[in-house]
Amino acid sequence: MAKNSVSIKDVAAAAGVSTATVSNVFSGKKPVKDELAAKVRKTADQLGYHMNRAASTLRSGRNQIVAVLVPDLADPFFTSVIREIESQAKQDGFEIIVANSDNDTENERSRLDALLSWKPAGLVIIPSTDELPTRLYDAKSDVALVLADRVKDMSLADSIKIDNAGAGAIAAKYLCELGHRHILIVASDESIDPIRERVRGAIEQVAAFGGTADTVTVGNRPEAGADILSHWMDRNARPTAMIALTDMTTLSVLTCLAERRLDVGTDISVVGFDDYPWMVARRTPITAIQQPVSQIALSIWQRLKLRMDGDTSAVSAIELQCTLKIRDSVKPLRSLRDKSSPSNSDTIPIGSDTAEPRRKPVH
Amino acid sequence: MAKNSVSIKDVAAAAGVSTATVSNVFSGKKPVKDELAAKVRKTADQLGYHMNRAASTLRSGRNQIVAVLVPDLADPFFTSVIREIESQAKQDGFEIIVANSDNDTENERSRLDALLSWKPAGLVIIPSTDELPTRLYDAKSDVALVLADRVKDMSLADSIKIDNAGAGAIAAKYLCELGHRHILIVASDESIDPIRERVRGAIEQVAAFGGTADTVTVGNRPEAGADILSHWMDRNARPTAMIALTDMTTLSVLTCLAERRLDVGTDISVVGFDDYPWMVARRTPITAIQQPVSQIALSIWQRLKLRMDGDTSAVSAIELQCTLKIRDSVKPLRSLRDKSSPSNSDTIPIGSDTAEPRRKPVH
DNA sequence: TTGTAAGCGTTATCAA
DNA sequence: TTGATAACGCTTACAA
Repeated sequence: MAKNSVSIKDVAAAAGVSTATVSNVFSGKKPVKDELAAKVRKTADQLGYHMNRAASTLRSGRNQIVAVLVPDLADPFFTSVIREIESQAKQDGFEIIVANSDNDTENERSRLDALLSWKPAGLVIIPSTDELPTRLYDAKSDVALVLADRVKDMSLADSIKIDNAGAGAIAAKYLCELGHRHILIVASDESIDPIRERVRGAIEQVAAFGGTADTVTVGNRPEAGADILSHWMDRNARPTAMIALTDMTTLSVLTCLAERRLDVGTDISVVGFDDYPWMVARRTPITAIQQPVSQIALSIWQRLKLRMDGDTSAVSAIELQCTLKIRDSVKPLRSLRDKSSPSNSDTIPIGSDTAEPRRKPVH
Repeated sequence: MAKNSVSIKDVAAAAGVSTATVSNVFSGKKPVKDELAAKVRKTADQLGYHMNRAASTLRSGRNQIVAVLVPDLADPFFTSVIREIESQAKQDGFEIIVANSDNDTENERSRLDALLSWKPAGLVIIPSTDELPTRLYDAKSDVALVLADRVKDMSLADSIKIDNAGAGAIAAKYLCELGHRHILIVASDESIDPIRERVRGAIEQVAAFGGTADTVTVGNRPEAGADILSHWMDRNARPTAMIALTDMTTLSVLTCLAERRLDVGTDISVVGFDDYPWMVARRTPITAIQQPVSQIALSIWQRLKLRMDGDTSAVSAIELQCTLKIRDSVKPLRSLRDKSSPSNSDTIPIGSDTAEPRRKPVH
């Protein structure tokens, strides 16, 4: 039905004005007399005119588009960040285009290339690993760039991240203050700097209390993670508490514990990561380290906007603090059903290795 | 550092060929002799050439971009569909741009306008309500269009949806066969046709077994939904089973039950919707109606691709079947801790209204 | 305040 | 198989 495409020319002709005037009416860059503007708008409406952004972009060299590249679209943390960015962007008249690197460097490189060919005004990248594609360094001069979350080298571009060590520490401190001294730290992938930092923060805090912290790395897939964790538990004495350092590892922990019929809060204390409805949709709601998601997205957008508006000040690195949302999955040590005497082997037999010589009973 | 932008012209000059040849090398539309092509590619690489898609789009009138509009980026069902579409699209050299209508018709209209101005080759819409923006009807002739999930009017464009009535029925049947006759159906929003269908499918099935099914509508926010549901439970006798017809309502149900200290599988049977790791990360993994997400995404993409390739055959409506993933949250009626005698008021007192006159005790 | 006209980087149409 | 050249629809000097 609709004519294949109504151009600015058609509108100009129909309204009896020049194309420049039509352009100015819509862009608002040059003033146009009110009645003329009204007339233009009206005829544009009648003709069903819609701007061709390709042409606009080509001519002006700029684009109301912001590209976002994340490591995993299945991870609700990233999608919640996207969601918030999208809502900010909308308010400022930007469109966002999303791509998924699937936690793969090669993928990341190719997706980035594709994204960049749109000549977006801005680029938000949550890197999949510590190293960034070299292509980024070339592109840097053309695009406003903000790095988020998994940032190691903070010198390339503005970055927004959380205080990862602090995030780990806050959970560990809370547990230690409640008497826990034997804590298992469950990480997703220690090749990622922020995760290493979270682990470090937690371990240091536990050490400061004179406790011991072990670490298990379980990846990003809850089912697989639960197996790995379970395997670890088969051959180690049960800790009194676990800290999951990622939303996905929280699910690994919970799945593992459920499989082993260990009751969260009763048999073992758990601190999770992030904030999702499923953490509350259970008998014992999960105490968790919460990232300030909205604030992260907001900071990303503000920085990006600044750069897109031409700000050329020195690169900034914003670090946001996490908080601990206390719910019900952590209990003071004394109240645990099983006080976790060092030699306790639970319902699961300890492996053939010697019985944990590394633990110094502090409590 | 990087030159502001290397164009096809620069490459042509440096390689000693015409711009047309360079274009053909990259587009592959016209044959180019191998050595020439190699030379062009090499110099392009050296110069750091990357195609300007705006120019390409403008000239060719077509765009390797597919826009996806979903009702809620916070809902993992939609993001998982996006994720799968994205991975399909990538393989075929398409970029995906995502927008979020936030379950709001007005929003949907404006996001659609914005999306359309990119002149995407294809458009995937998961409508937020039963009615589609009129703009869509204008655009229809320009863009390959596929509607998914929440589709009522199947005549406008190709559509992919699940057999919603069947989805409701499969869960109800399973429960009834295990002896349940007093079932609560928890829906998100009955103004959405597919949800109505699911409800209908479930109710009819329960009726066929001579049972009674009540329905509660709890919206999309788990916390709010839990409250609404709890309020309902305050003034009605406890059903022996619940069916949640949405991923989010599953969380509402679980949250409500947890708050009321009702044990899933022991005090009450539950059938959830969709398939997410948190359904398994609990002592009693949730039996759930599963949508064939990958298949949905695949069908969407295949249809879209066909249309983008110029297929003009009649509009098709694909309906996919759900399956029931049996886990542990449903128990045969006899094994329930409390057989749910009609007058049972649980730990929560019944409201001041008369005690449910509408229930006919069947079992 | 409005109009004229020259490109933006590609692709498509010709001709060679 | 390759090259010259004219669009594509818009923005933006510059002129009026």
